[in-house]
Amino acid sequence: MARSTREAILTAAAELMRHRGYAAVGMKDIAHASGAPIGSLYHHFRGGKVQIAREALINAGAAYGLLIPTLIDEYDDLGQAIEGVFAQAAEDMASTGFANMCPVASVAAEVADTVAELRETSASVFRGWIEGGAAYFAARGLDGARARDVTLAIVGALEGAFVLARTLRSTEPLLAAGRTLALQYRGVTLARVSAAAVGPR
Amino acid sequence: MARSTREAILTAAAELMRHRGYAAVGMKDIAHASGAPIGSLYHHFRGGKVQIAREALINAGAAYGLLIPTLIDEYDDLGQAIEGVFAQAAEDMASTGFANMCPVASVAAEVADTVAELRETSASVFRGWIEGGAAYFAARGLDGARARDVTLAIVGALEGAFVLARTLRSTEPLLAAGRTLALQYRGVTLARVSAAAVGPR
DNA sequence: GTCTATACGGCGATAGAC
DNA sequence: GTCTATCGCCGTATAGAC
Repeated sequence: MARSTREAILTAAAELMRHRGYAAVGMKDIAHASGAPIGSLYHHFRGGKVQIAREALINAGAAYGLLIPTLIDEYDDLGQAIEGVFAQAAEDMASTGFANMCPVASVAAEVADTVAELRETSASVFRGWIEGGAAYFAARGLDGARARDVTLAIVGALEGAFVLARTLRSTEPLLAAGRTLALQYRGVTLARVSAAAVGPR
Repeated sequence: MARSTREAILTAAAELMRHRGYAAVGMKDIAHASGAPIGSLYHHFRGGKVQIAREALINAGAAYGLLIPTLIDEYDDLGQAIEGVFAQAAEDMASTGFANMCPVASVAAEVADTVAELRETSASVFRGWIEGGAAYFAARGLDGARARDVTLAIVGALEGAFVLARTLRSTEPLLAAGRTLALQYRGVTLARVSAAAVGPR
């Protein structure tokens, strides 16, 4: 439950765009889903649809950026951690009828060549994840280059597997991706650190 | 150059949708890009926009399905083959100003929850790739389960890396994904077979 | 700040002359 | 089979009463 009208609008927009992307979500859809009338959308977001999408991407990006380190915190072995993350993603997807997906990627793919401002916003969200993940893994003992590569591999494989899983309505691509990536890092130990302190910029 | 008007329409549609997805491409855009007037689109495709997208996905899917085995045919080592595929993808992307991308995924992500018929079409294209790839690797000596996992990992990682690379306008995600997946399969030898005979269903 | 009514443009699709 | 004019609808955005 969002407290303010503004927050309700952003939450509704993020949820709708996660399912349908950017172009297929209308201002009327957002108004209806948030409970606010159309006029309120433009009152709170003078920049219209682009501004709403922009802020929704930033919010969702921050939430997702924290999710992966949080999940991985539980593990001491990198291979097991990776398999755990993908298994969790598979479970979430299946339990939402394969309607769930990264809210940023579904918009990013669509606007990369059409809405410059949103492409830049998605890029900065992705950059935050990559830099945050690299810093997290470095803090847990991996060397710099490897920390960055592992992060890129996880994020990329997750995004790709989401598209396949959603389209095929099957968890197989997620589980196969997790299994495959995990194989490689099994036996790589993650150091225990007190405070991870990693978030998207 | 396409020979018939029909082919020109499908080629133009595939090219446009690869860049902008499904919703953001209009019938007028397709008409203009193909050189055919609007009426011709509906003459050749009674099912309208959905039918054009459907056939464009099938065509593009068949072409892409042949591409990866063709590239991998050159190699004897699975690790080197994977790194080669991702390096090639990175080169293509950079040389097209990061505008290039898998024409199927950009539509698939957008329509998975909105246009049932196109979701089913994308699913069958993906299924063709996965089954074709699994059969190809099996023919080159990998055991069944591994052949399927390798295929899923390659396709998933490619699709995800495409989204990141396009948004960030950088080849790094593609190169990192290729490097990471390759590490794992370095030293795995692919058998030489006379005719690969693998294509999407 | 909230909400309704409406403007204006572009969409997919069609009709029908050629 | 090709092409143009146009329909009806729904998109974003706005004006202005409350």
